[in-house]
Amino acid sequence: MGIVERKERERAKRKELIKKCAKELIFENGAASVSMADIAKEAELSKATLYLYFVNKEALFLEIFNESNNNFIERIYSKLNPSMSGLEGFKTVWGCYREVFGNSEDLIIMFSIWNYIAPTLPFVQIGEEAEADKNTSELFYTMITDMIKKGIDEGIFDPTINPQTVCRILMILFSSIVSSASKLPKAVRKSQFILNEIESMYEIILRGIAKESVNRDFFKFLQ
Amino acid sequence: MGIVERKERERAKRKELIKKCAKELIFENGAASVSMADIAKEAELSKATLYLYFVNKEALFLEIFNESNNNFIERIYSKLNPSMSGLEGFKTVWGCYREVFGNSEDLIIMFSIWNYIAPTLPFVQIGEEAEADKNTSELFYTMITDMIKKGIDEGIFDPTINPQTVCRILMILFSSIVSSASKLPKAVRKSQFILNEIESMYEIILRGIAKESVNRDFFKFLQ
Amino acid sequence: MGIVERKERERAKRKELIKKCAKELIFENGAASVSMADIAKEAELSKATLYLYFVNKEALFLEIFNESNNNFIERIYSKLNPSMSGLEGFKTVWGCYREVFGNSEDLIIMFSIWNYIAPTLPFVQIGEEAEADKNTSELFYTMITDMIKKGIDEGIFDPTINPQTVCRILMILFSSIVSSASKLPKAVRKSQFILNEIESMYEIILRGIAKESVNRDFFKFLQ
Amino acid sequence: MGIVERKERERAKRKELIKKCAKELIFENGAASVSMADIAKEAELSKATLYLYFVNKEALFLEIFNESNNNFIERIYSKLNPSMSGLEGFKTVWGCYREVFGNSEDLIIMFSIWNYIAPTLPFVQIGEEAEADKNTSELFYTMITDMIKKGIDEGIFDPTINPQTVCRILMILFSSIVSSASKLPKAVRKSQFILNEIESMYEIILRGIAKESVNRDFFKFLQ
DNA sequence: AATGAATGAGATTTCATTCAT
DNA sequence: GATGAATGAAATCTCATTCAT
Repeated sequence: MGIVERKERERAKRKELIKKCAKELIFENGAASVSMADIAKEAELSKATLYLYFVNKEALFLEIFNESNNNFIERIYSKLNPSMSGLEGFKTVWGCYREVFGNSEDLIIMFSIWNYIAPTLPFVQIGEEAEADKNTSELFYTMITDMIKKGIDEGIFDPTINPQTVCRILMILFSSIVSSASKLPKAVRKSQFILNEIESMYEIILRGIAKESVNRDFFKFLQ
Repeated sequence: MGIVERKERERAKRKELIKKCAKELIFENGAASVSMADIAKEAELSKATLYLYFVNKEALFLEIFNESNNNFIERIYSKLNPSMSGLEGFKTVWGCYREVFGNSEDLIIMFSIWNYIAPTLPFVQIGEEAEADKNTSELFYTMITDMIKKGIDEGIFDPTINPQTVCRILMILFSSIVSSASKLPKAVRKSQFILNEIESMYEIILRGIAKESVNRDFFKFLQ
Repeated sequence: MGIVERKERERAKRKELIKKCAKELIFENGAASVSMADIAKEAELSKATLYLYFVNKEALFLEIFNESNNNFIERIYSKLNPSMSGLEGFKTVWGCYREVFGNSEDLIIMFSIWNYIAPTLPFVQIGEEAEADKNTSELFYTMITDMIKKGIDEGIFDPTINPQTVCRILMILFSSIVSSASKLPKAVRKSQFILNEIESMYEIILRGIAKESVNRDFFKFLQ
Repeated sequence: MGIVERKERERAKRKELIKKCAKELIFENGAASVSMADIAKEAELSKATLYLYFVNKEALFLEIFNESNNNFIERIYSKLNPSMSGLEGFKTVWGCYREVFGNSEDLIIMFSIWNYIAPTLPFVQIGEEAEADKNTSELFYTMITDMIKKGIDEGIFDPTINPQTVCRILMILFSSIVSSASKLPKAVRKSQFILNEIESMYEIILRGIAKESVNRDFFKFLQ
């Protein structure tokens, strides 16, 4: 039994190694210019070996993408609490975003892959078909929309706004930021400056959707 | 003299033809999947001929990009008027955006190219080096920043906001929208729905940066 | 002794399993598109294990081929009887062919393999070297030739024909039919229609080599 | 005008060169083991160049196949004459076959390619679907069938035979012979011996389908 | 004895770019 | 000035076979 488990562990390790190397290269050079040969070299394996772990290049990239995506969403979910107010919810989401963005390259890699495997697909669908297409981030979409609705009910957000629209705007914004950041020179990607800039954006949006009567300092909570 | 000029004119015409064909293909299929062979075929020229007009593929794409970019900015400039208030300025910019987005494919082509030739470069620089890097859209940047400052002076925008930051946020937003739109199925790219969504976003941002005392309906001017 | 024998028995069983699986796959998809990986999977063994039983792919395929070939010939031999007339011999051979063709996939698998491992070798040698090369089917060759000679002696077949030539013709014909049949959609491979067609062919050949005086209905014996 | 034509001629020449080299290699080693790299090397061109003349490997091989096939059929057609008797027709076909087989490698290459690109398709369809599938050699099929019918009308062939069946038998036979011959060592492929063997086969078939009353020496015309 | 893991060698195909005419 | 033709370099993927455990 020990042997089988060890083998499995080792296999899993190899798979992780490959993904790790792929991620490094994607982070370094962008998904579009990373070849299977590059990854093999980085992992000190033969090209053929990669195909023992992933049926093709797309599968490898997709697995990386999905993992990062799920990790991010799960992290948020684990911290969200049904009893939270809409505003607390936003605060929590922001905290996660800040944390993930500051501590790993996952978000950046995610968008690099996304732009590579689906260059003609927006990460967030805008337009008539948006409602239908929730496969990518259905959970996230629902989650944010619910938070906005809650905020409206609680009298913080302007009841005339359309929660779906605002949600899409937020998602586009976040993904754009990451996308932009993923294109920055590595050295400055995670700087405090960027986080501040993102925070400013977040604040502006919140104020923009706030109910008129709500004092704008109300949204200074972000740190 | 006539001959030399005619030759030059013809040369210019050819160049335009090549760019026109390239743009059509980019709009149709996305920059990433347009090859020099495709362009040559569309223009009914040989591949080699393309290289008589552009040193390489990147030069061709870059020229298209810069032209569209400059056209857009120039259009705005030609309609802006120093005597306008900050708000009128925003209104004008929005009008141009709406017009260009609704009537030509330039913005979409621009971003398709950008994502292709500089997937690791952000369209808008965020972060410490933003100030320095104004080569891409220096004019635009200055223009918008000035408008925001004016708005602050006029008592419409919150004086605590940082005009540069807000400007970058707006630019990211606009470019993201176009970028997202450029990835939508052709049929829905320019629909009223999308324009409405963009407008909502614009309104939210404006409200977000408005001075508290300003009535939010003040920004309903957009149509 | 029991242990050694059991081991040997088990080893033989494994070998059979491998061959059985290989045959199934060959029958299903054609020898050319069956990989060692496919066979290993089908047999629920590792690829490496296959190499414990067969030095390489060719050896495995060749063993299957030879076995089927020998089985077929032995079956005929067991039913042939020295006291039979040439015609009775032909009838018997035909019966075996019909039986094997109708009841097993062996003939089809045989030719699929043959075409794969020896695409540049004829199954039946024609030409000057035919006499020399009897390794593949020496027995069969001798058997048929003898039958033809007997037929000539018995006054059924035209004495001016060359038994060797006729034998080769018959062998080519039979192998061609099987070869053709092995390329048919599985569903129709063994239909009555095909058997009828083969029978017609057999009849025509027999009539073609018959002595002039022999009534052609003499060869209607085939059913 | 001269230039355009010269270019066209040269292009055609190159295409021929490529096909010639491919054919040599196929003849030498069998279609299955000829790679695009091999052909490029033989033709002293780069691999990429091959793709300027043929969209892919299959197209190259198919063109060779079809050309040979058409040449053969056209040659026969050009020599056949509606006023010929069925027997004269057979004689003519045989003459062509003998000539082509004796003077070029085309037939052999054809079958090598056929076995490679359509290993699971019989060259001649036997069985229920035979009638339907005439795409490969419809002309040839019709031609031979007509000749047989004529022979029956003229009182040479047995009226009880089924012309379609006999035609299929003949086609299988001929293709098998070539197929077998294509697998022989190059040196002996075209020897007189083989031609004699084929001739014997032809004779036997003709006698096999002859009307009983027809003297068998009637078919000695073949030489 | 069995196997999971690894790989070398090779297959087809694409594309930006060059060059002789 | 224009181009047909050519190509080097690279990409993805496959498969029979080997080897350490």
